[in-house]
Amino acid sequence: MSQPDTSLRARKRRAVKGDLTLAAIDLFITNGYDETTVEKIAAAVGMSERTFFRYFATKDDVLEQLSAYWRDLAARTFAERPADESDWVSIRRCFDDFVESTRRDDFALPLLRLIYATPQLYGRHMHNVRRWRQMFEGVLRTRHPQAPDLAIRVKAASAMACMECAREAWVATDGERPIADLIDAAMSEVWPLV
Amino acid sequence: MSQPDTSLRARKRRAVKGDLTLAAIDLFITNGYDETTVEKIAAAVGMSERTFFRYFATKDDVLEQLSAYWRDLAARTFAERPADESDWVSIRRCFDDFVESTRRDDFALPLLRLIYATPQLYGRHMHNVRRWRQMFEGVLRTRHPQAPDLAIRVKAASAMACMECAREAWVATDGERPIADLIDAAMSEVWPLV
DNA sequence: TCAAACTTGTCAGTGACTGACGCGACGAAG
DNA sequence: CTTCGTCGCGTCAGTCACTGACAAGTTTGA
Repeated sequence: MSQPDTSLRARKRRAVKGDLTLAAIDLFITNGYDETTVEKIAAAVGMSERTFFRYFATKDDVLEQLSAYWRDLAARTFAERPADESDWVSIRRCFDDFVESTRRDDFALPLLRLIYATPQLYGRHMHNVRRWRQMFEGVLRTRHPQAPDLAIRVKAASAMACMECAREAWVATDGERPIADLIDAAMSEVWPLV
Repeated sequence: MSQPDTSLRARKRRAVKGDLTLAAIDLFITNGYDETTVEKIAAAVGMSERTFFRYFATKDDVLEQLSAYWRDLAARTFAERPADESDWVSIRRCFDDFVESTRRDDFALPLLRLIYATPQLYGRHMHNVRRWRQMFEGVLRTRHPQAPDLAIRVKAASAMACMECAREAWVATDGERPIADLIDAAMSEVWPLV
């Protein structure tokens, strides 16, 4: 990620991983998670089941692929925010890339619906949320080297809690209100967005 | 739970479920989660593997047993709080039973440590946290019938986020500071506890 | 051009989980 | 006291997630 490998092998590997990710998500959404066997996912891209596990540690690891992409974008966004901006606003801006993707990718809503309805996927999702939180803890720490640990922890956790509230509300209302509004409203309940 | 069945069969069933729960947690802590097969758990109480799955839907479903117990206590506590008390304080008091248990049960710390180190258990744990959150949303709704949905959602989610921060900090510091202090400190970061 | 490094398929095996079947215990009705 | 129905349990067979080992083919770099 820091040193993008451009060798043929590395590019091919990324391409195959991307293909598997898209195929898996497509099958998850149309057929359900439990009904989608790893063998079917692999067959959808013309590979063997064994090969799938050479790209993903587990069946639900597919979600990590997407989450990591946006998380890296978010981390970069935070680093580029003005230093005198409030933490709360900086964090809010980190969610913009994800918000944008919900407008572009039409699988965002059905995928989230599936995640919230499938215990296994929900567990993996919260694992990813935790990694987002740890990412925020890291960048907040560099901005406030002297702040107490718990204060940083709570700020990052609250932000992710608001994000989750917005996402769940978005799914619960079938995406009627734009998710950006929901995030703003949720975060404003905790601290003002200024 | 609401209508405790006192028939011989029902009591026996609860006893067996409790035995399996304790045996499983004990094995999880001493040998690790992945290393503990369902067969071993069942053997520890002299039953067959098949029978385990007549009491629990999945291997990690064992955690639900504990979580549900404290969640029901918490719901009852909230209902008995004075109506003019602030939501934030009422919620804080709901955590007291769990806090008390961390002092009594010596498996609380190693179990939490294991949960945070085991992806599968963490996923199930967050599923339980979600049910706590939904429980709080329910009781907050009865206290504020007119409040906007998102406000209630955020309040419940923030409370659980603070609880999780406290728990993780407690584990990270090997239980040095009492968890009650950590919960107070975390919740005070968001809203004053008055 | 050749050897090391990497990728993939096949196969066998473990463990979580499910459905079907049969047996024995126990409470209720006669 | 017997008989009938229900329920809890064990056994067995089967699916699926996941892993290790081996063999064959491909890419890379000297």
